[in-house]
Order: sequence, then structure tokens, then C-alpha cells
Amino acid sequence: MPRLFFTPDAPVLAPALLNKLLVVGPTVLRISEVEAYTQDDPASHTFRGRTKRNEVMFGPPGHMYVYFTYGMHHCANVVTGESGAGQAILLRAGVPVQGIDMMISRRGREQHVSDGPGKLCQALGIDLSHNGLDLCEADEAGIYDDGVAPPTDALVTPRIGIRVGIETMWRWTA
DNA sequence: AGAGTGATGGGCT
DNA sequence: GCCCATCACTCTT
Repeated sequence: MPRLFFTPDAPVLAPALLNKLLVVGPTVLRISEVEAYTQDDPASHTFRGRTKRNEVMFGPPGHMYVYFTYGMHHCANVVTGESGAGQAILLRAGVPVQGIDMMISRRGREQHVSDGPGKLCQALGIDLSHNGLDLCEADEAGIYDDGVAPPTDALVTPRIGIRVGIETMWRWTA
């Protein structure tokens, strides 16, 4: 199954990630919700320049950018655009495809297993140890195209949980 | 289905 | 100090 290239800019590539497979170890889910972030975007972690936390976002595309937030949740992104562009796509939700029992076990419930950015990371076992992982090369994780096309009728809306940049319609839901 | 709220810790001004 | 790209629980329509 082919892996993806991540050189397009985040707002272009994000809707194309819908229905792609996110593989982490034995667990697989189909991506159902994403958001785009660029450097000249006040809601982006890279808007105020490079820091220790966001340095992965200033690296080559295809690497995973993981951060910890709200004291208890991890969020997973894919770095996109030209190397150093400071762009990423936040992986907000997906539908479990393989390793469902493991995801349920990690989440401690059968419903709402991966329908949010923090839940997605918990279900897949993603934490800061995955920060910087190369999704184009790593054995442990990757994003794959199994031939299912992105939806033609994806819902396009403002992004969630931000206070600035709300006018930009950079959230896509399958 | 939707609104309100407490939990909880690293990053940044 | 304050801010979060959140979640789950509770109470209310």
C-alpha cells in the first residue's frame, strides 16, 4: 500500500487526508477529521517563531508533530509543505479499522474511541515519544492510501478550540 | 442534543 | 501567572 507525500501546503493537503489510513503499530484507523495550520496563521503553534516545542514543525514534511495540552492530552499532527515552512495538519478524529480491541482497552470504553484529537492519540498509544517520527520511513507508523477516495461532500468549517484565526475555514470532516 | 464545569501540567509572555 | 488546537461528567431541554 503506497505511503503519501506531504509537500503540498497544509490547506491543500488536509482534505486529501480524509479516508487515508493512519497506522501506529498494530492499530489502524481511517482519518475522518483534520485541521490545517500554517506559519502565518495566528492560531498556529509556529506563528510566533521557533521554540523547543514546535521545532519539529520547522523540519521536513512527513514527520509527526506531537504536543501535550490541557495537562492530560496529546495531539498528533503531520508536518506538511516545503521543509521549514512551519505547517502541519492536526489529526482530530478517525474511525477504528484494525486493533479495535486494543483501542477500546486503552480508552477504557467502547464508544467515542477516537472521535477527538486527544482520544485519537490515546487510542493509538501516541505520546511525546512519537514526536518527530518520520511517517514516510518509520516501521512503527505511517499514513497509507488503500484506494478509498476522500469524500466529495466533506464538511468545511472553522477550526475548534482556538480564539484567533476563526474566520479561516480550515477544518474538514468526512 | 447541548451547556456548564473541574481536572491538570507544560509552554510562553 | 495565565493560556491552552481537550475530555468526561453532570445537569438541563
